[in-house]
Amino acid sequence: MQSSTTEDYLKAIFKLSGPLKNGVSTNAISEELSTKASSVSDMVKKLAEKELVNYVKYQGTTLTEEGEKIALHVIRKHRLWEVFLVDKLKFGWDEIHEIAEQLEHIKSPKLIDKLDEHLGFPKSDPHGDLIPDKNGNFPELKKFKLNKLEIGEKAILIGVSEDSKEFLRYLDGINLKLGSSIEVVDFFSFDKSIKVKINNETELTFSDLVAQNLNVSKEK
Amino acid sequence: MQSSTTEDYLKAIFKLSGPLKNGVSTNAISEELSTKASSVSDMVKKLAEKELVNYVKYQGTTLTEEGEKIALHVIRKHRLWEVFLVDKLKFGWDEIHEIAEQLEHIKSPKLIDKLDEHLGFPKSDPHGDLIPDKNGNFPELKKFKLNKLEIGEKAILIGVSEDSKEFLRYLDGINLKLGSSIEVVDFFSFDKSIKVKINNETELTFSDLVAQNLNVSKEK
DNA sequence: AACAACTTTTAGATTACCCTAAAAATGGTA
DNA sequence: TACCATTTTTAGGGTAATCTAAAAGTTGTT
Repeated sequence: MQSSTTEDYLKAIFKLSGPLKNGVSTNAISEELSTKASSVSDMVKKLAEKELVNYVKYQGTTLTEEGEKIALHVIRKHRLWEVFLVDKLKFGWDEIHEIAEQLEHIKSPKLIDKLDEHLGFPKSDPHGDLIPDKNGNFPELKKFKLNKLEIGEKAILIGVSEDSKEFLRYLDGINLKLGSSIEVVDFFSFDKSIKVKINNETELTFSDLVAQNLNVSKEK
Repeated sequence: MQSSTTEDYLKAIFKLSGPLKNGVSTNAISEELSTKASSVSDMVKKLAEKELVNYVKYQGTTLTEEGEKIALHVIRKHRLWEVFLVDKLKFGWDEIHEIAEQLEHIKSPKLIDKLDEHLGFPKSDPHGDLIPDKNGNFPELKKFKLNKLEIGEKAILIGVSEDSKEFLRYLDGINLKLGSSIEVVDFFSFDKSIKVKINNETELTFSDLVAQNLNVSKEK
């Protein structure tokens, strides 16, 4: 059985390697986990011994099949607990991350299946991210960054890439929720900021950074 | 913030010191936690430095007020999670202990209050043990060991003292559940075994050891 | 191709917890 | 009261994960 630390490393590497499974640098991992690069060097060496990652000195780290399986399982647990916290315990979606960060390490396969059932087999978490199934497969769905849309296009908010408290509070402040509609009204190329209309009512302008972190879907 | 290990030690000491707050021996703790006495010696010394226990070499350990507060809080969390596992996730009461053992260490005061509310502010856990409130106080209730009843008396099962899987499976096997009625039919002083009638139907005989571990209440 | 800037690894410690083996204290009994 | 069995503590290590500081490797720029 893995330690929580091992699970955290695998999850971080999964997240950082992205859909193309790029090799991940030591520094990137250390930043993601708020540790020092030297600690990461040590640790990935140990993970490599356990055959959870492929590691070549100075050349980055990728997950092995086994490592990815574990990472996806941890992500599944994290996202199911987030659904529980919001749907059942009525937490705001800006408060759940740290708690799910702990709950995801609870060891009991039966627990997570029963939780899944109790929640009605949800497909996505409160941030709109898809929940891997038992075997580590994602259901598919075309997801765009808001800044990839054209002027005049309309979409629905299905999630965010950044989940700092700050950012989520900002979204709350402008009353932007999951399922809100967003129409691209104008685009200013000098700073890549983008003018939008929310729920057919409020017009406002997002910086490129904000637009990059809003995940939308063109179809409901 | 306490480590899980610290919380486990405080919980063990609380359990072992009993209602009279007796000093607890190093050996007793080591047995309860499945560690060696030498580890316990080390650890209680550290807990004493943090003023969570009173420890005098060779003379046993008791909880300080602060230590007891933490222990009661952990017990509260453990028991609330047990209610969740049985009521909401439909676990059998013989499978929940190990899972609750992990869940009790999740850190988030808000979580446990919301869970309490979600569960409808239960007074006792699935073993019939009372759940301390936020401030660490127990609601009161007269609870007896089954072997303290007289012939002819009738009572209701409200909990068990022993929660090994084995014991709980045995109870399942004879269809004895929380809330079942138990009538004392006869008592055999030569081995202290006790003949009972369960739910006004089945008659069977309990050894003294079993009877000692069944907690009953005379009133519903 | 050489160097500066950056990244990564190694070396050596630290912390929290656990262990075994041996020494010290306690307490019941002859 | 003196001894023996038992309990408890100390001494000396071990492991997993972390850190700082220094050495080694890589890369972009000229």
